Amino acid sequence: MNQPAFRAPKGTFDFVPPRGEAILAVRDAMAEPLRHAGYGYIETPSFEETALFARGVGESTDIVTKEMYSFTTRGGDEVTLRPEGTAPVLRAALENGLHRGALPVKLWYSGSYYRYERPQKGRYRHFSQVGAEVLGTEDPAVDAELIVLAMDAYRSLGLTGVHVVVNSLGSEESRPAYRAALQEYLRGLDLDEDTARRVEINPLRVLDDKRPEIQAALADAPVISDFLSAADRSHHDMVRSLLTDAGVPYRDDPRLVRGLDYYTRTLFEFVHEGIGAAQSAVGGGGRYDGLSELIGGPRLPSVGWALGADRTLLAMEAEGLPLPGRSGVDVFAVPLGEEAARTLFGVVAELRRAGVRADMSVGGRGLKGAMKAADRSGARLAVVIGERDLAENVAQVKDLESGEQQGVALADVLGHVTKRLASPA
RNA sequence: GUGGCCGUAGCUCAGCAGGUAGAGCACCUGGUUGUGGUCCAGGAUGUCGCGGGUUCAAAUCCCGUCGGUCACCCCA
Repeated sequence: MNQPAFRAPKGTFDFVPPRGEAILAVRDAMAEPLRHAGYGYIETPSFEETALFARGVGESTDIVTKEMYSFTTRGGDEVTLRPEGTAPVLRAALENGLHRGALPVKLWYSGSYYRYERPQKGRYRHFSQVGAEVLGTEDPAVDAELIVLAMDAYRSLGLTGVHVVVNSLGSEESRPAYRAALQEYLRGLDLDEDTARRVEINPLRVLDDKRPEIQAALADAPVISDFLSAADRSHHDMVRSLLTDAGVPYRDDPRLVRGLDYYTRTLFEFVHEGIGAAQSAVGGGGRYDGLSELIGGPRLPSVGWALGADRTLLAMEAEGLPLPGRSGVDVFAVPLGEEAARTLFGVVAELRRAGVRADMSVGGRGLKGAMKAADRSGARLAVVIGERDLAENVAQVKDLESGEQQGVALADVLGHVTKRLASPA
C-alpha cells in the first residue's frame, strides 16, 4: 500500500462519516438529560498545570505516574493534557467563584482527554467524554440523580446492556480504618513486587486487580462495608433506595474501586460487555468530598461522573444498534448545463436558508452521473433543470422513491418542496 | 513496559509445495445527445509496509525494522 505521508498519532484515530455523525449524536444524547435537569455548560482548557493533576488525581495513581501527556512550555511552565475532567472543572469553579453563589452548582461538559498508554480496543490515547459534576452538597439525592441521568442517556441511545455497579468507599473519617485493615491483610499475602508496592501506596487499588490468582487471594479480604460509619451507611442506603425508586436497577460490588484517589463515599461505574476484554466501563464516577481542599479550595463536597463517548459508540456497535446521527439531505439538485447550474445554485441557496436540507451536483457531471449522485445522497426529491425547463421557467421535481416527476414554476420550487417534505414519505 | 496475531487495490480479503498479482464491493465511462436505484459492456487504481538475505527467480522462505491490532499491568 502506498503509505500516506502522515497518519494519526499512535493510539488515536479519526471519526469519518458516518461514524463522525454517530459520535456527535452520542455526545448530544449524553448531554440532553443534563440540559433538561438544570445543568450549566462549562468549558475548560485542554491542558492544565501539571500540579493540578498530581495533587488532585493523586501522586500514587497510574494516571499520574505513567499516563500523563506532560511537557514544559517555552516559558518553562509544566503543563499536562488533561487526563480527566473533574479536577479541571473544580479548579475552574473555584477560580470563577461559582461556589460562592447558590449551592449546589450543577455543571456539564464535553471534550477530549488524553492518556499516554499502550492502545487497545476501547482504550486510546485520545478519547472523548461527557461529564457532569454537582458541587457543594452532601445530599445523596444528587449522587442518585447523576446515576439516573446517565442511565437515561444510555437508554436514549438504545443501549440495553449497560449496568450500574455501586459501592461506597466511606468518608474521610471511616476510610482510614478500612485502609489499614486491608493493608494488614494484604501484607500477609505472597505478592509480586509491583503489587506489594501498591499495597503500601494505595492498597484499595489491589482490589481492582483482574488476575485470577490475586482475586482468589482476596477472597477473605476485609470488606469496606464493615467499616462504614453510620453516616456513611445511611448515605449509601439513601442513594440505593433512590435508585430503586427511580426504577434503575443496580448491582452492589464491595470490591469496586477506581483509579483516582479523590473518591469518597459513593462510587459507581457503568459497565458493558461489548467493548473489549480488558475494559468494561463505559462511564463512571463518584463522590469527592475532599478534592476541593486537596487543590487549595474550601471544603466543597461534590459528586460527578464522566461517560466515555467513543466507548459508548463501541458498545452500541457491539449491540448491533444502527449508527445514530443523521446526515444527508432531503433535496438534491441536478443541473443540465452551465446555465441551469447557475440557476440551481440560487435555488439551492434559497432552499437551505429556508431550512431545507439540500445539495446539488457539481463538476459538470452528465445527467446520469448527477442522478446517481442524487440517489446516493438519500434525498427524497430531485430538482432537475435543463435547457427546456429554463426556457419555460420551470423545474422538474422528481420523487426519487416513486419516480414520479412534475414541472413546477421556478418561483414556486421552495413552496412546493417544503409542502412535499412535510407530508410523510 | 511485556507478549500473541496481522501488514497484498479506496474497503473486505484470496493468492504462500518460490515462476514476477486476483476477486467481491466501491468508483468512473458507455449502453439511454434530458433522468437514479436493477441489468449489460468497458475502464482506472497496487514500489504485495520498509530494508536486507537465500535463489536463475521472492507477495510467497529467512532475518531485521516500522506500523496496526488484541491482550497483560491499569484505566473512560
